[in-house]
Amino acid sequence: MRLFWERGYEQTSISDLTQELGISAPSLYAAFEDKRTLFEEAVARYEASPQSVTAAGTTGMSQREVLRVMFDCASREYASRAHPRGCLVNSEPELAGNRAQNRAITAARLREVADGAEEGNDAEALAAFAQTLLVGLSAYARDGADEEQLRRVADLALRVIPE
Amino acid sequence: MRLFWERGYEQTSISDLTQELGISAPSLYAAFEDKRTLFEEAVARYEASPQSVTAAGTTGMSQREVLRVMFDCASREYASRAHPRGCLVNSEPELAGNRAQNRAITAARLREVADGAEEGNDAEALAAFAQTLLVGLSAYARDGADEEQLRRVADLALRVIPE
DNA sequence: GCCATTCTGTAGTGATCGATATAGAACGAT
DNA sequence: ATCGTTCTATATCGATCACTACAGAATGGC
Repeated sequence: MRLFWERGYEQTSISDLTQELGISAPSLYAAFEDKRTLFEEAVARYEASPQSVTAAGTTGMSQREVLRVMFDCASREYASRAHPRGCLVNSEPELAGNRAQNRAITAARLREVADGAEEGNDAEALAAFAQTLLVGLSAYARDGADEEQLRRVADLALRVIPE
Repeated sequence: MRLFWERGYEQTSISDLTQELGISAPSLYAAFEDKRTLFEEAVARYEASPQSVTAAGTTGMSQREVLRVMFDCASREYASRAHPRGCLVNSEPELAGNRAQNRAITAARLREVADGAEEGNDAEALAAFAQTLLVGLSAYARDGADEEQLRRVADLALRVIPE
């Protein structure tokens, strides 16, 4: 997971993986069907990890607070030196499906919120904006931006929901 | 340029290039030093093309109008079917330097504007936000989003400068 | 102790990568 | 017509890619 996260699917070779894991290629192929399957399992593991930025655990919050929590989490995690920079899912070109799903989840979350309150913002559009910004933040972090720099962008982005 | 734009540097092979150009490998190497140099020339050509989104030609505009012009241009160009989706510079991981330069140019442009008017927004932060959004929009377009979808995100993003 | 099973690493598969040595074709000048 | 230059393509380089056949080591049951 860490190697795919760091270098992406195409730039991570079987040789890289076996060397890092300290095993030989046949052992790796005994445990995983092929490179693609291994990658998919790594992505699944990533998405289940706390490093993954989601709208989870935002019950009872306003739309603005949901975005704030997500952007906060992204600013902290994407620049963290405890693991590779940025987001695995938001960096890998082939994971468009995962990104679409995340967008849908965020939209559902924002729609829920709007139901109980005064609302005013199109949940789909807001989710698309949030997802777009997360992808941008992920790339910014990979370019070397630190948590402070990410947070400045996130703070500005929060202005799309006034108050 | 088109192939690098479409697939990125690593995913574009010399074989892809010679096949597309209808020439042989030695002919290509006679014209360009190596793959890396050819790529750099392609990037330079891209950055000089009208498809490249910049703050150029925005004299006399307010900060908000500068962003609006850039986001408008991105929404139109990134989803255009006349060429590959997204932005070459904002898609290629190794072009962080170019992105930093674009950010600096935008910041300078926004600072200029603020000088002559009431201002109120940190030009650096605003430029970082704009650049982050452009990278996100580029990825969104590559994921299949059409001009309309990009424009919805761009319209929302413009709210960071009220009025 | 002995055999069968399971695991491991060595070595190598064909394919493709970026890059090139070399030989022949095309062309202009004399 | 002949030569010298310039261009082209064929064929190949060593390296690396994802992947695997196979042989030997380790392990557990009897």
